[in-house]
Amino acid sequence: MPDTDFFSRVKDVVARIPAGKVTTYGAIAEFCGIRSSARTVGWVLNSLKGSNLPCHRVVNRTGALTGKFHFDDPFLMESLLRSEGIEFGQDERVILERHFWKPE
DNA sequence: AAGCTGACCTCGC
DNA sequence: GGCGAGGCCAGCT
Repeated sequence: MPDTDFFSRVKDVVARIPAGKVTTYGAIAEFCGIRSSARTVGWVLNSLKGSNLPCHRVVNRTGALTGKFHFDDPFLMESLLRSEGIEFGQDERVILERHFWKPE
């Protein structure tokens, strides 16, 4: 069964995220042409659960790991990000100014 | 078919 | 930066 165009684009973007960098749902949504519906990106990631894509490198606009509870273990996401050299603030938020990556 | 839900974003206070 | 309200697309009941 073929993937939808939207599904394919999001998948491609997530696969492109380099280690030590993070992107936001909004950036992905904008790159896919659906800036108004970043929620759909979250839905795609839910489908991506089980794939080999680094969905842990996707955070929300404030840098909070909103999707960590959707992983097998809530600590896994933060652990992986820290392992890749990503720094966190005091409120468990990623420092987007240093690690933000936008698809080209 | 209609309505609710969701790993969100933007706007205003 | 935080809180509340509105809006978006797709999937599920």
